[in-house]
Amino acid sequence: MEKTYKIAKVAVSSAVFSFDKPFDYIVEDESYDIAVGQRVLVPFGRGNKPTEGFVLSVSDEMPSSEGLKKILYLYNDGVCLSQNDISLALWMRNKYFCSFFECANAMIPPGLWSKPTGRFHLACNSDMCSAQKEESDILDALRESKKPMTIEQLKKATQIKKIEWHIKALVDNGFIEDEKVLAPKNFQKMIIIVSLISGASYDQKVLGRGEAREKRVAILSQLREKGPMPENELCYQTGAQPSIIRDLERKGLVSFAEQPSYIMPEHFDYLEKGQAPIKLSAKQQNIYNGLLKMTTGPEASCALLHGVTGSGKTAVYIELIRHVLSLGKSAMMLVPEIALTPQMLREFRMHFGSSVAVVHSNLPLSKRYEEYMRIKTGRAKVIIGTRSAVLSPCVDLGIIIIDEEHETTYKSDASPRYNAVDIAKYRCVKAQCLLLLGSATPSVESYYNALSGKYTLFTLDERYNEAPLPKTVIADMRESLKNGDDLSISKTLRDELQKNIANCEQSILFINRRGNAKMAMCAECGYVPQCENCSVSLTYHSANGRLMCHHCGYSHEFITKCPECGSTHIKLIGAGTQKVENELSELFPEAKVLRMDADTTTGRRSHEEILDAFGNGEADILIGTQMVAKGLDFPNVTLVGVIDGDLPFYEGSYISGERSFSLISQVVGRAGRRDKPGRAVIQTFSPQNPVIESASEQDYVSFYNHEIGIRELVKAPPFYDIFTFFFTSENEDSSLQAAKTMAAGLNAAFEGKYSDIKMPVLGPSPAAIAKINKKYRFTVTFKGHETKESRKLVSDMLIWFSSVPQSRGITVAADINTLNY
DNA sequence: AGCACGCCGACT
DNA sequence: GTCGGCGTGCTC
Repeated sequence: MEKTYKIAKVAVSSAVFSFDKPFDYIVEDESYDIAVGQRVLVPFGRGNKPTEGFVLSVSDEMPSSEGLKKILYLYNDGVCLSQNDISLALWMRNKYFCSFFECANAMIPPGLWSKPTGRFHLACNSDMCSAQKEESDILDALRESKKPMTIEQLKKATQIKKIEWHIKALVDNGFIEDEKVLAPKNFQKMIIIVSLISGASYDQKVLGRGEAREKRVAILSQLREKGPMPENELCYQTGAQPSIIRDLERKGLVSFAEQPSYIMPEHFDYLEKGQAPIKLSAKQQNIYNGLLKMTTGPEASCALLHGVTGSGKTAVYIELIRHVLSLGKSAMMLVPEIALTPQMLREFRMHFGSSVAVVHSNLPLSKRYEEYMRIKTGRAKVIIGTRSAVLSPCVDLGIIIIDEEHETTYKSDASPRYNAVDIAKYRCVKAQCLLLLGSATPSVESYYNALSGKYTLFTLDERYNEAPLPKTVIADMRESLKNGDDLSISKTLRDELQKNIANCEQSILFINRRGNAKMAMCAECGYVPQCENCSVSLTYHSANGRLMCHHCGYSHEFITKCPECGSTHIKLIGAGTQKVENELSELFPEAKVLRMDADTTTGRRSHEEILDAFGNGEADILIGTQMVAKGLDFPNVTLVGVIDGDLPFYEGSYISGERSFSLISQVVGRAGRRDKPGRAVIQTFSPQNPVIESASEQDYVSFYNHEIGIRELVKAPPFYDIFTFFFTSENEDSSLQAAKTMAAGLNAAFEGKYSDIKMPVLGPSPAAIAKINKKYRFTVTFKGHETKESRKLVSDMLIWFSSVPQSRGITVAADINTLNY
């Protein structure tokens, strides 16, 4: 009878977009339980390099397997893709111009792939080898080392050139073997579950006497009351040592069982649970009711909750999630950055106990694995996390909430270049559930969608505690300049600070990151030290006293002499926190000042410690960057100052007005919570700028009305999508030539097959940062509408480009509405 | 993207 | 005569 084979189609990690397709492999007998979505290791390419892959499909028995390779290894650790994950990854691949593997790999916890070590050892018949000198030299080297060796080690030991060829011959003849040992990483911690053995009879003697007796009784009654529980939890609850529990096991009163740690909830489950529902205000209740109707609809829907800071959006989120959980479904809640999570997490755990899972990239690998498993197995039903959490394998989704929806951190700037908001929409459509976007300063696109009826708009326009919005003054810095005043702190702000100090109230001064960066500059000739690898100025870090590059690891000791003109007059420039701090100490020598920026975090006190200290009233004034703008709530802060209201955020990008508005109005909103009215001072050189003006009044609608006109004028979202091709190479000219080739190709496509979506091609132009890590970066862009056809165009262009000679040695990527380049 | 194969120039 | 340079085409 003829032998038959199963064939698996595999998406491999080494494929790039232009040749990404399923590759066929033979499934060997020992892998016969292989399933779609599983992770495998396959030989790939001429060198048969062991390569990671995902199984896309498994065929029925096939009579022939001509020319196919065999699967090397099947990962059987429970981390795999579901059919839905595969569909999502295919959709992402199509939308974000990256390989299937890149998308799929972003859905599983990192660090789980392990490959053969690439080492060789002697086979049992190696003595029988009677080959040429080089090959016996290799065998001798292996005999001597007694351990498997890598190609590099063997090359060093034997000094043979072209050793790869000899090793291949030895492997082919079976005299040496490549080490097949895979060390599958196992993050699965096991915990001991203690159970009471029912009906176990014992006499009182077994319990002993004294303190030990109390502990034993406590253990047994705890188990009787709550059922089986983890050993560490039992110790925690009873104060007993593990040895006492082991002793009870020996005596046959309790039994032990092992379980993966993700199966049992952590102990906070026993501490915090069943927090009563939050009593919503009338306004909140109204919105909650409206949203509730949307969650129960048979169709997917999207709502935008526009609520000013402090209006109590979180309470609405929590109650919606409570409702979704009561239907037996799970909920997802995205936050813009990890720093925000601890406070919110505490609140969510109070309400939802151990069904909360946290997902973000700063967790230890073992923790990420554990949370993944808890989500995948349906044990965790409330998923809170940053961007990547939207790819979690949640079961039976009932709602996705995206808090601070306008934040740019939801867009990935590395492949896969996904936007968590897009993914959330996809998932909500599939699950037929509600997507809730929340923000105090919605993105222009979302608000446009809300006004045009695509989203349902809800507005929470007053603060929960009825605190009035701060009274804002715009300080015209041109006046100070005219008066020859070169201080960063204007007279207006000075006076307000004075008042606050006199009244023992606290103040926050906001400086944006760019203003915070301190560059070294020669006072004689204006020379500024640049990074060797990137086209950026080095910034001074007080923590180590060095000049550092933020894009690569490069750093240089502080220069004391200008390499251009030889002057020793080097000064630090930038209206940075340092400068403001110095000015403050001169103006208000008695005031205590705390500083929070990237510099101080490497020092002794963490962000949280600084914030706690400020919250405890340890300082009068807090100076900081963006970080101070986020989610802080200090009742005694009655004054906020924006030092440099001008410096544009995301300069040159269509998003810059939106970012400025968002940050300034957020900072202004920090002032005057609770019973004390607040004031805000915004310092600017362009007081008539509509963004500044609307931000100072925290008037989102007027900002929007102005900004939407600009977007239409400059052909930016939501009216047009911006398509960008990126080219990077170590060689500046070949990078530019590649970009030129693409621009020409695009023009040709617009003349031919794609003439009906013809648009002007812009570029090539150097990227905003023209060089990063010794690589020169160019872009080519065009504006259009993201449709099936335009995506096909981009895809066609990428595939075509990979075949032209100009693409050699060039890395090319494409993105739509990119935010950082 | 890697990586082996191949067809040319400077050397023991 | 060979080593090793990198251009070129393929990857189940």
